[in-house]
Amino acid sequence: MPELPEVETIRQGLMPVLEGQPITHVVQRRPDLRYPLPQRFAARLKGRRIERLGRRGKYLLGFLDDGMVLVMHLGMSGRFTIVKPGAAAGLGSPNGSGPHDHIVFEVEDGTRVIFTDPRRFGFMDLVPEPSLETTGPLKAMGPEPLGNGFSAALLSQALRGKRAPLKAALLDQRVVAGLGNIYVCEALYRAGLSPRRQAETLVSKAARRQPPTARAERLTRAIRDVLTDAIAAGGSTLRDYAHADGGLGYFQHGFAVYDRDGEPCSRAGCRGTIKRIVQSNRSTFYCPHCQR
DNA sequence: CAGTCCTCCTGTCGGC
DNA sequence: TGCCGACAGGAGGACT
Repeated sequence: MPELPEVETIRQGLMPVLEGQPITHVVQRRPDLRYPLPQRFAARLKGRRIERLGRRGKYLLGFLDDGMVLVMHLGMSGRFTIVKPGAAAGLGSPNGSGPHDHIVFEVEDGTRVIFTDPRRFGFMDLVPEPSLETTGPLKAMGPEPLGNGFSAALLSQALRGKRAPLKAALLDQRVVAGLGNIYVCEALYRAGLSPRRQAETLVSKAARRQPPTARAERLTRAIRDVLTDAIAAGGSTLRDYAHADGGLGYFQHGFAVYDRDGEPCSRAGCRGTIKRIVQSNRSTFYCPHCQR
């Protein structure tokens, strides 16, 4: 589920709770999520401090004070809930014992962070910091779209020679990190590019050293903008995280095309209708009229 | 090799 | 109301 903006919002919400305090207690309710959890997972976390909570693509990274990194991925349905010490415990309030509450972290001041994941596509791992970027899931991951390293030139390089539809190419985390089904649809809409277009058609044929095409520039900007806007919207939901059930990460704001099959295109002057198609077995929403 | 399909798992929703 | 199929924000492995 959560794509880059949701994971970033979750990071910002968890940061003040988890950073700096020793982890006093970890409950692990099952041996595996999507993959087996590391051996002695709970014991290895107990007593450690998360010095910094980072993010890479859709991964949350807890940099521990012993040189290890707690790598967390939320899959489709993973979420975190913060329960402050002394929070009213009552019927229906989260206490970490729900059927899909798989991991509970407790820190020194008594705050608990509950990881819930009904579908169990999420996972956690402990890896040594020096090998974080050279092994495992981060090894081949593409550039951070909001970082300095992301540019039309870099995107063009990643798309060069790709015959797959643009939609499929952008879902590939090796091309650019953090995009998922929703934000790929939204970015393509903003860029006015069809999800069905072959990825390599954004790249100038004349080999290398060519300036990026206008399409590649547009897409680069659209990706940055849509993610930035979503993070800003998510940040505004953060103020709610501490009350109610403390759930983080499931904000949804107005998408222009996602899940809007049959609705009129909202682009000024466009008379098109949003259409749903299936690509690589997943829904794509776009306006066939203004996305070319 | 690249591209596409399938699968893991559970919950929810719409149609009949 | 109840049952059943379709679908869900991810990603890796199998297949072509």
